[in-house]
Amino acid sequence: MARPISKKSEVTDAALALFMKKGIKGTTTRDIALRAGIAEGTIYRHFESKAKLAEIIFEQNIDFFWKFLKGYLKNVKTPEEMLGAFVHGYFEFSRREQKRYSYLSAAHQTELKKHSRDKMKPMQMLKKILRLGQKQGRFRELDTSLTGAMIMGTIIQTIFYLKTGRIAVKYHEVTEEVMQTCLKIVQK
Amino acid sequence: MARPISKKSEVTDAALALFMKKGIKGTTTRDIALRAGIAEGTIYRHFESKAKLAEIIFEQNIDFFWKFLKGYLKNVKTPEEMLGAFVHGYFEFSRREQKRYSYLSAAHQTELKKHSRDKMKPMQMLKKILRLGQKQGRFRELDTSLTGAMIMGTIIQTIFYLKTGRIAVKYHEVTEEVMQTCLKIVQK
Amino acid sequence: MARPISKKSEVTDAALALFMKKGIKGTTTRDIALRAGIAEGTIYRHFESKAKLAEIIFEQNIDFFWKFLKGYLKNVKTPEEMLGAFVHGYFEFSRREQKRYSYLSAAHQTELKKHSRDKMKPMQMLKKILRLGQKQGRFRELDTSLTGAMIMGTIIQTIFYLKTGRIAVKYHEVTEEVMQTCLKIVQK
Amino acid sequence: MARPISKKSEVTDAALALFMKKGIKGTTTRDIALRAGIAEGTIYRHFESKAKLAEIIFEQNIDFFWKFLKGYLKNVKTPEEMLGAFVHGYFEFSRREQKRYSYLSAAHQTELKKHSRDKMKPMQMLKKILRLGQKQGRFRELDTSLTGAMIMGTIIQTIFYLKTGRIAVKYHEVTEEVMQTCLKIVQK
DNA sequence: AATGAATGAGTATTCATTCAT
DNA sequence: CATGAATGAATACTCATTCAT
Repeated sequence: MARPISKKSEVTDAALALFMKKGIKGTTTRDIALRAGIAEGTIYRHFESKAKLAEIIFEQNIDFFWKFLKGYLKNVKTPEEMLGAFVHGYFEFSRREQKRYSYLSAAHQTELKKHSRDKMKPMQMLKKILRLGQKQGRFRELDTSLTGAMIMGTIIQTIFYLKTGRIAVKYHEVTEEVMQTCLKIVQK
Repeated sequence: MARPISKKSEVTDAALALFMKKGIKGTTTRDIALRAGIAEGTIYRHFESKAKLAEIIFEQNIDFFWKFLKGYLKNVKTPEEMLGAFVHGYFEFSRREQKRYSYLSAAHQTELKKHSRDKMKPMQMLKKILRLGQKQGRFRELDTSLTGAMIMGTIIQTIFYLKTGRIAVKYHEVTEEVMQTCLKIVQK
Repeated sequence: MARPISKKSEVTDAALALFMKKGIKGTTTRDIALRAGIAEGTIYRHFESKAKLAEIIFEQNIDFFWKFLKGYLKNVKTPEEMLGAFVHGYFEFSRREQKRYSYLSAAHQTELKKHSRDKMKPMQMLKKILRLGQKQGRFRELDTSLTGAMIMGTIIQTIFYLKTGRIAVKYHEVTEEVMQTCLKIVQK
Repeated sequence: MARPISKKSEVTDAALALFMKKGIKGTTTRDIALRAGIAEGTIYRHFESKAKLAEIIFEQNIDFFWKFLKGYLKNVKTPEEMLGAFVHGYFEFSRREQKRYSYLSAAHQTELKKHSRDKMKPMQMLKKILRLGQKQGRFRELDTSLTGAMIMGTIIQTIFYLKTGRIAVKYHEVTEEVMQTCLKIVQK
């Protein structure tokens, strides 16, 4: 591995950790510099502003998430299995990468400019699955954005309630139940 | 009734409008005073802090929302009809009271202290409907928090995508579709 | 007792209690009004400003202190006895009227305008005693302001250290010791 | 030595001058910045709060005072001479470093947190002298805190009256008189 | 006399960004 | 590339005083 020639990655590493923990607005450039072991001014050598830095980190994480999900879809064939794997992967990500997940969902909801949100790759992946299912005649013909929204909502909100401790059902049963629900949504 | 002798309502009106547009953190006390046509100090005669003001406005609006929803549930009998009316009311509120709705959902997700969130009356109303349906043997026996979360997610996320213009389906068809989905979620 | 025709005394009572506890700068007009059970504006019916109010209260308390001290001087004859009674009275006042004492000393040192300080009656009483002792040929001939300052300093500082718990000697022994010291200061 | 690269000393210089003149509470951060010719924010690069700044300045000055006093004790041997030098040094400091002195005494009495007050080095120096005198059998056996308090009171109060122009005796005679008094306090 | 809502100048503190070294 | 001291506008909040009722 090459020696770090610049301190760019120190900045993103520190910023990610802090954005995850305290949110974007809650993190100061001073925090970032301190954690990265660099001077505040150095941040501006590599990123034009804190907002831009947050955006870039968001995109890196979406990418990470996307690859994580893709791993779950590798060994499945039918659209139904794919949808199941999508749900499973989503839940697993929220559990195993808690900080990344909470950063992504918080950033997605409020902290980033609109144009970043549209890069939300998992939604695109979901739509692809839906279109495939429709093409194979196994899923209902319905606007994929609408179906996708309903599925995403079901997943995300359940995770939110799960995380805030308001659901008294075992994790695996919840996942199973959400999968069934998502299948019902798409099936004829 | 005499003319309002205090400027309390000027404060809440201005604050509501601004919180809706720019979020709570994004709104300054100076903004509020300017818009209300009063001095900054006057805010503090009526509310002990900006956070408290936001909380009070949140509760007022939740209340408003709740009454709005109740209106939709008046003339229905069966749990299935009630669930349909709930979905319908939710969508109508999001359409007719756009700013209130976006304030409520933003505040709910991120900006308010936890204890305020739990006052989210619509979720309680939904759970009531679910329990009634279960009691009458018409809905599946499943943890109401889990079912509630899935239903809320379906509704909220669809509205979110609808509002951001990403669903190319007519409003009425969307509503109808979400209703059907919610019924599927609860039915045996 | 006559009905209170105005709320002037409510104001002074409340203000005294608060100034004692939190100092003048630390007490707000709102505090005073709240405690007095009146409106903030009412204070300004009776006193032209908070500073003036503090000054008036200071004078009332000096007067109270002065009468307290006079009580101790009633039954003594010789200048030596008078000086002893003065010291004794001072210590007793600081112990029995703790809040008044701390208000008077704090106000005297820093919070009041110069011209108020000169009304410090106990110093005048002390000088009278010193002049009497000189006249009777029992005390040294020395500027009474200087002797007075030294005596007052001995008393006040000892009380200060006593109050802050830094003297590990019994109260009565301290008093006795200070009396002896004061006598040494004036004796030939 | 290189020119000062930071504005830290500008801040302390300005703050000291202002605290002396108007007290700590009476001095605003704006005043300090204005006088130092810097931005308000700059204060906070060097000091975490105004209170901390005041504390640090207090300690610097106590230190300065302490070294000043030590200079007076250099060439004396007996405890009596040391006590005399202590009094002399105290008076000289109050005369030659008027602003420092008034800041120290004001801060000591009321404006600083308790734990800062205990760093009052001169009192410790005085107690040392007293203990030495007792050890050599030349001073009375009496609690050094009590004796110290009486001596300090005698000195401080006399200076206070001297400064406010209420003593019509020449400076040197006052010093001499206070020295004699302090000796009387400690002698058997 | 009494009220109390309104004022507005003032407070300490924060923080993203700049720039001379 | 890197630094970090300096900036200055912005922040939420305070409070003695005024004045219409």
